[in-house]
Amino acid sequence: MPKKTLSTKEKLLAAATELFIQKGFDRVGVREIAAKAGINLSLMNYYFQSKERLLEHIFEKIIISKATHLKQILDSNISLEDKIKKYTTEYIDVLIDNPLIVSFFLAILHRNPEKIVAMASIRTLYNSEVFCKQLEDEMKAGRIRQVDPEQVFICIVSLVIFPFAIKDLIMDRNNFSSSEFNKFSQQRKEVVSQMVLNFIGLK
Amino acid sequence: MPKKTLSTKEKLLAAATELFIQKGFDRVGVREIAAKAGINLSLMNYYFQSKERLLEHIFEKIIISKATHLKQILDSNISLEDKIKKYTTEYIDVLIDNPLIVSFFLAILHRNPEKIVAMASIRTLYNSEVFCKQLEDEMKAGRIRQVDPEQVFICIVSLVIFPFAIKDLIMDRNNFSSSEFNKFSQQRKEVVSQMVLNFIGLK
DNA sequence: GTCTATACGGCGATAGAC
DNA sequence: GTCTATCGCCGTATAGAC
Repeated sequence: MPKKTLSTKEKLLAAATELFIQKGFDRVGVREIAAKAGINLSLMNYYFQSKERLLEHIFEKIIISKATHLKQILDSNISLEDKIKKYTTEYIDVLIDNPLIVSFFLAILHRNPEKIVAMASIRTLYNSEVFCKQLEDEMKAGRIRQVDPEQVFICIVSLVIFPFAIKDLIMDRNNFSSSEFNKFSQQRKEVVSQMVLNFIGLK
Repeated sequence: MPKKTLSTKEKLLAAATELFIQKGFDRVGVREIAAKAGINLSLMNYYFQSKERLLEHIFEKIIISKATHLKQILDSNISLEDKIKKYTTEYIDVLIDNPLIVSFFLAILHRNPEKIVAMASIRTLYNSEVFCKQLEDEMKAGRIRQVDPEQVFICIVSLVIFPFAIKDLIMDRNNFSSSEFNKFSQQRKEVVSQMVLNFIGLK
């Protein structure tokens, strides 16, 4: 039975999330968040201990909801080719729908690398053990080229994530509108999977 | 005839550059810079208008010196294969030697995306007209696969740059020391060029 | 437990004297 | 060009009302 009116905590989270998305972590102040949520400034420190913890809370919530699914693909029991295609495709979809994620991720990573490294949700997302083992098995069976699994994994996430980090640059260079950038991202699904599959010797 | 004693401005730049490299953009304060340079705080605002402008000044100086060389490779009159190999190799070398570049790039990108887009040095670095034209010529001549030149260029920079952005994550996952990460980056030279060359159908 | 009012210390930036 | 003094904002902490 959902409440009709948002609790103070919910209002706070909603306002902070929206502002962080709109302006980025550094460009929104705590007083601005409180004002938008229509609450007293101190309540931010009552419910969360600090602005940074508030951000982490929001970040983890978003990451966890998306990361779980992506991780399942990586750990699933499907062919390497299908896995790479599915992973890149759905990862790109996630980033198209949540432009906030990349900016958040890089901002926190830059400001406080130890924190990102320690975050459970990130460790989960970037744990590619099953995927690496699968690559090694395929190599032993001679079905793919000899490659460093870690390098391959880094290549995939680089190809998927980085274009979203430089979205503004890409849009400016090509005179893309937002929807044109999304189209460009859609086309990347094919580009990225092909590039990775070619490299390991599939297709 | 070089001066033996540094001018105030030079002391300021030297101190700021060093701190900036050591600690990253967000983690150095203006009072710390002034103290290290042995000058009064206000002189920072006298010579540069703000901390951000000071850091931009330093960033542009480093970027321009490196970007010019990378841009020359991209615009040079050598074979596509050699060009891709040389560009990725030397780009990775630049980032190994100047971790500051990626850190600053990401900091500004998050804080002020319009600024990155407006920076002349960045615009120069990311202008790939000659390279794109060369790709198109090779396609017309049937020597490489049909590909979107913009996609290829974005792939190259993603594969080269992003691993440096997530350096801490990579080091943590693999228990890399700093020198092991550099070795990993050295190996990426071959990985990245192979991956791109395979994709466009060379080699 | 929930909320208000207010204060603290640090930051980047600036006005104005010399 | 250089310095002192100070401003306004920020994130945070706390005393105390309901």
